[in-house]
Amino acid sequence: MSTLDWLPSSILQLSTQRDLKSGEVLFRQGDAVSAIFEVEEGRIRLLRYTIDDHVAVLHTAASGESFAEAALFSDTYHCDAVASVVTRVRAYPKRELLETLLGDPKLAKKYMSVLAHEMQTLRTRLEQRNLRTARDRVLQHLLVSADAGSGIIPLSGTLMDLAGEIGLTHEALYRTLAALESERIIARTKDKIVLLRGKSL
Amino acid sequence: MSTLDWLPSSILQLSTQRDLKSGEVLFRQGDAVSAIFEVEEGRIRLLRYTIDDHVAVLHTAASGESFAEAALFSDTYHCDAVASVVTRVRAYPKRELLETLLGDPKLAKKYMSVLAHEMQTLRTRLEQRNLRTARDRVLQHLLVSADAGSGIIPLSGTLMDLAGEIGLTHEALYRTLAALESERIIARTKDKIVLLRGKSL
DNA sequence: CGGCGTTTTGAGAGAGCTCAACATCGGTGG
DNA sequence: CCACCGATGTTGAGCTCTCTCAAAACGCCG
Repeated sequence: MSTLDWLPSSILQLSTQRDLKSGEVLFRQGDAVSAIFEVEEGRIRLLRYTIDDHVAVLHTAASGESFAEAALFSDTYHCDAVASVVTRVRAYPKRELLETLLGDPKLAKKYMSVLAHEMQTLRTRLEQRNLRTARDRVLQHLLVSADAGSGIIPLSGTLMDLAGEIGLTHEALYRTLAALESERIIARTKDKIVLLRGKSL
Repeated sequence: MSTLDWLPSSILQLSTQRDLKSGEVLFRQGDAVSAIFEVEEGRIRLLRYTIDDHVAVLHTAASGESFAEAALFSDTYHCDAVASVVTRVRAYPKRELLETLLGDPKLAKKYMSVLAHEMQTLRTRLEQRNLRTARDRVLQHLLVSADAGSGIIPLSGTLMDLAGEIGLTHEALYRTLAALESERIIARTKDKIVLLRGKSL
């Protein structure tokens, strides 16, 4: 369900929940790091105040995503974390988590693996953004996400969410999917997309 | 100089160089993982063959970047690695590297820290791509990259490289920088850009 | 049944991409 | 020392594509 649920129960039991209203601040740049977090429900934005008090959004963490991992290795947070909607987060205490991770090589390896895979995913998504046209981006996403055997891409959220993930407006995504369907390159059902084979894209 | 140069000399000494011609393959999907790599000079593309033998570029690693970190935790490579120009890579043997990292909690912590920071950077770059206009993207990059005190952004590579990093054509970047300069929002020299303060962007 | 979010299609406009020409700079070899 | 050459830097003009704004059908849930 989440990126940290493989942690030993000793740590899971030390984690706590916190509810935030829309606009409420979870931590501020410069605060001492007490915990790292995971979004259970809602959305957290990481903001940095730059020269002349301009605000830059560094990251938006959605449900199921952990964030502020780098804070595990820092004394203070380097950005603000603000809920942009009603949000529930789970907090994992820094000191205990770090001790647990470093005290057990198996866990250390697991965490490195999780981080490395997340990096891989991010790099792939970034590379995807280099594709200019909606068609290329959608196809790239479908090709990479498709089950190798069946060509099925299950739809976890809504198409609007998917549009955001791949950096398109929902209108552009709908239009592109409609075009691909009419060209018999994909088939669609309510909860999945199927890549049809034997097509020269 | 690189992302892995903090490793103990015992590992650095076990690393080897390999030169590749343009188009030469470093490893293939399914190969047993023997090492992870760092680009010393050139460019490596990570490719995956998807349904119907379509090629998807998962990542492009440039000089100074390490790649295939996730392979440390896998038995086989999950994509192909191909040099897209004449390239020199440094290979770090998997087994020894993993043993060293897991055998010393300090090193484990360091590596986790490196991975977490890389994630942070990637997330920020991804968020940056959500900005539509060239102006917003350039300003976001400058604001985040600027030294907090002086507002100076040193230019490490060429402007063409920078254009690629932030997802613009070099023409669009040149035009945007010229506009920002004529508006007295930035000042430029050969090797740096300075953000001028007191401007409402 | 009513309301809200998702899905869908339409039309227009803006912004970056593409192609093109040219300037600039550093290195190379005659 | 200078001509040449490739890569970087710069500017111009047209075109294509997505974004934006709008409207409407659809489906789910209370």
